Order: sequence, then C-alpha cells, then structure tokens
Amino acid sequence: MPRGECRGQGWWHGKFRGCGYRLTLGREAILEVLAKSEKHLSAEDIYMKIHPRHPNIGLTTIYRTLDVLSSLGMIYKLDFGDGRARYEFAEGPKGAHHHHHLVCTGCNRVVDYTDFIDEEVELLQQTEKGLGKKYNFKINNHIIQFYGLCEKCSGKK
Amino acid sequence: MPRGECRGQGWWHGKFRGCGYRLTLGREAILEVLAKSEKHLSAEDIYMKIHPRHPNIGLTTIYRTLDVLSSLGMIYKLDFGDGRARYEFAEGPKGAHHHHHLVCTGCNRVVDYTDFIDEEVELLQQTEKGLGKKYNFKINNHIIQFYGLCEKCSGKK
DNA sequence: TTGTTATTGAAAACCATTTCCATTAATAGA
DNA sequence: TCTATTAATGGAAATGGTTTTCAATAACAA
Repeated sequence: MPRGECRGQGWWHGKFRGCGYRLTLGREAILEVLAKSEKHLSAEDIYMKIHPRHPNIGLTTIYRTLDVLSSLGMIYKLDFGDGRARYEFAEGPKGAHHHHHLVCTGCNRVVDYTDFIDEEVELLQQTEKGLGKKYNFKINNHIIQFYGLCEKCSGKK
Repeated sequence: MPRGECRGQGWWHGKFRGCGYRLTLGREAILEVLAKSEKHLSAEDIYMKIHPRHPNIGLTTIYRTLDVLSSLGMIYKLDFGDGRARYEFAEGPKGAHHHHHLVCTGCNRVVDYTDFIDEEVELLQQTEKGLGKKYNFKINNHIIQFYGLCEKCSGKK
C-alpha cells in the first residue's frame, strides 16, 4: 500500500480496508480529533477530547489505534522528552506542511518551524541516500529537533 | 563553568567541585565505564558493568549520577525509541567525534555515522542561529536521527 | 578530627504503556 | 438480509523504566 494516495473526506476508508483493518467508530473519532486539533496531542489528551462524545472508548483503544495509524503512516509519533508520546496528523502526502520542532526544555512548549526546511530536506535526502547505500539501510524516517530555553524560561533562570 | 576545558586523567575533579558536586566513588566509576565502553549504554548496562567491582553501588545511584553528568554536559542522554534511555560519553570539547545516529527499528542496532557531518553541522548552526533569533530561544542542543531497517531486518520482512 | 550536608541504597511509589481475556461488532459470504 | 468469522474492544491487572522517600553514610571545609 503505497503511502500518499489520500485526500478528501473519508479517504481513510480505503486506507484501512486496503491493509486488512476494520473501520471502527473509535478509529474515525481519533483520526478526526488529530486532524482537527492543535498539534502534539498525547494519548490522554486525545482520550479527554473524545470521552465526552464517546464515553465508551477506552484509553487502551486509543493506544492501540494510535499504533495502527502510526504504522499506516497516517500520523506521526513524536517524543519531546517529557515521558509521554505525542501524536500529530500526517498532513497528506508530499510533505505539504513539512516541519520540525523546537522544544523548550523549561516549559515543554513546542514550536513548529519551517525555516530552513528546504535546505534541511535537501541535506536529509542526500544523507539518507548516502547512509542508505553505505550501511545498507532502508531508511524511512528521520528526526530533527532543537532543544533550548524559550524567552520566558531563559529569563526565570 | 564553561564547558570544554577538560582533558587528561582526572579532569573531572575540577568539573565536579566547580559546580558544588562532590567527587564520589560511584561517580568516578560510572564516568569511567562510559569513557571506556562501547557506546549507548543504558542505566542497567552500566549497573551490570559496575556491579562486579562495586557491588555496593545501586541502580538508584546510577540514575542519579547519570542525571548529574548529563546536566554537566559530560555525557549525552539518548533516546532510540526502545523505551530506555541510553548514555554516551561526550568526547571532550570541540565536537572532536561529533556524530549522529542511524537506528534500525527492527533490531535496535545503532550505527554512529559521521558522513555529511560537516554539511550537517553547518546547516545546524545556521538553523540554530536563525531559530534562536526568530523565536527568542536559547538553543543548546539538537537531535538528528535516521530510522530504518538494516540489511538483515529488511530481508526478514 | 569534627560538623555540616551532599550522597547513598533499598524499598516503595510512579506512571505511561501493554497485556489479558471475555465480550462486542465489522465485514464477507450465503 | 442474515450469519459466521474473527478483528477490535474495554476494564483490570501487569509491566518496566525511572523517581521518590528516608534513614544511614561519607565527602569536604574548617
């Protein structure tokens, strides 16, 4: 199932079915929350958002679904070093909103930046290709993150 | 305490003292293990290596010491996504052995690569400077990691 | 040598995530 | 539409890396 032929309402029907997954209420609800929401939600954040409307969807299901969505490439699993995973909607194919993260180690605020992205992407592709060949890796993902202190936290210190 | 004026046997004495830390057996033992060892040790790895010689050093102390060393910039705390932190000795100043990591998501093998490092470092510095100014961050760290499947794991599939 | 206080070890607590297992429900086929 | 199959679910319990607690110990300054 080549990633990326998705767009429009309900495109995920095919995505699920095509991979032998069933389309359930929970899965749709979670996808919807991630698609609409501010970014970087934790499993519990998602649970909280979904619970009022779907009180019968448990946290376990959230975790399981997030794994599925993540393995389908529909969402990204992120780690900002605060001990809980965060998830963000993978905005369609072709990296339309490709960005990386700038994390404040003081207050855990996260800034999505797109500055220098073109240069980054170019270097990443080059590196990916080089490394892949040299070490015989089939590379399919990368992380770039910057850590520091935001204005507020820098002052506090 | 400006990082980086360290070299030679026992340079850490000053590093510790200068920051109000005491120099203890445990701290030296842990530093030594990290300095000598293959890279990417987990807290428990370190515990196992130290235990035969120092059976009275507990895992708790390992964790506490790793925090201290990490906050002093003497070691790096790494996350390869397998649920446990790894640590690696910060090889002196000036990024003498600056490298990044290529992680196999199949078997968790980690390759340290230095290919394209110069280009990377240049871009990183540029980005760091740009982001720092634009978002008023005092950036002091970054991560770059590639994930994929190594030859073996790629075949298995 | 002595007093102060950072450091320690062991056990318990923490807490995000996973596993278990009996129940439910999505889907394919009749 | 109805039915059988089996993936998906939820609640409770387990997991496991890391942190906290607290009384005992030991590094260091004087």
